[in-house]
Amino acid sequence: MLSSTEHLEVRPITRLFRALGDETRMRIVALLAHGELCVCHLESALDLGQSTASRHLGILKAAGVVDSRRDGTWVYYRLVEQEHETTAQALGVLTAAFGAERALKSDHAKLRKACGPNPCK
Amino acid sequence: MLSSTEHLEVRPITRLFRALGDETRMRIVALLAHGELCVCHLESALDLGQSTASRHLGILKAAGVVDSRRDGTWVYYRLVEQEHETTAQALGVLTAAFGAERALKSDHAKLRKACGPNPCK
DNA sequence: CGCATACATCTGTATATCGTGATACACGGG
DNA sequence: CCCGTGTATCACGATATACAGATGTATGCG
Repeated sequence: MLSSTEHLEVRPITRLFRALGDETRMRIVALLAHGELCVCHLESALDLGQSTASRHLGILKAAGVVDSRRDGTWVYYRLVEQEHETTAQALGVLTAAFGAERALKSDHAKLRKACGPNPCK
Repeated sequence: MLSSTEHLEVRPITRLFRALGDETRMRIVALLAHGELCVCHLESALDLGQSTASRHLGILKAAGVVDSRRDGTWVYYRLVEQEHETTAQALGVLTAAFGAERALKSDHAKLRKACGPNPCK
């Protein structure tokens, strides 16, 4: 094994790519590209079971792609700024592409309105 | 499920990310960022078993990340230009990052010399 | 408190993926 | 035409990941 490839730090990059190598998680990122959402938003938007949604969010969080904050009953998830340069650029490509999707943006707005006084479903 | 996320075509993007969500395959892409290499090059550079190398290359090929050409006994692999815009940008981030790695470049040159008159190991 | 809602985690099961060794195929040279 | 080398594929066991259902935890409210 040659030295460069041995020392080349591909782990953080691979970690991001592995986390996003799933359609459900990619869709989650697509929605979060427009701003934070709570779990129930994502459940209904992507037609996910509650446990499935939570698990995928846990995977994204473990990979450092998203972070969460609790607001009363709800837990909001958002994309995380990446420290690693290449990782930041790769995720930036996605957020730029998804951010330009107007249909996504309007759905995101609808979802945001669904929480608050009205419960998520 | 909302309309936008249902129709949003994340599959080609996810396919790329899944293919690269593995350290071995990410290292292969890192080496190929400097130009084509044959399987035996990659085996020795990454210390892979023959069958392991072939399988990972097959996965990358199925995902449309690499393509191959046969030259006599050897099969050379190279990165493929991506049609899909976001996919091209994401892969472009990687090739730019890996392309800037000077140690990688020198190892790549060494590998290239190893084939031809001299066998790969 | 007790209860409802939102979320996380556990459990079991099915499927996918990884690595390795054995085998099959392709090509070039004697 | 056989044989060696390089590559692909198959077969196997080990591990990882997927989803759904059940249970556990946290928060807010009457």
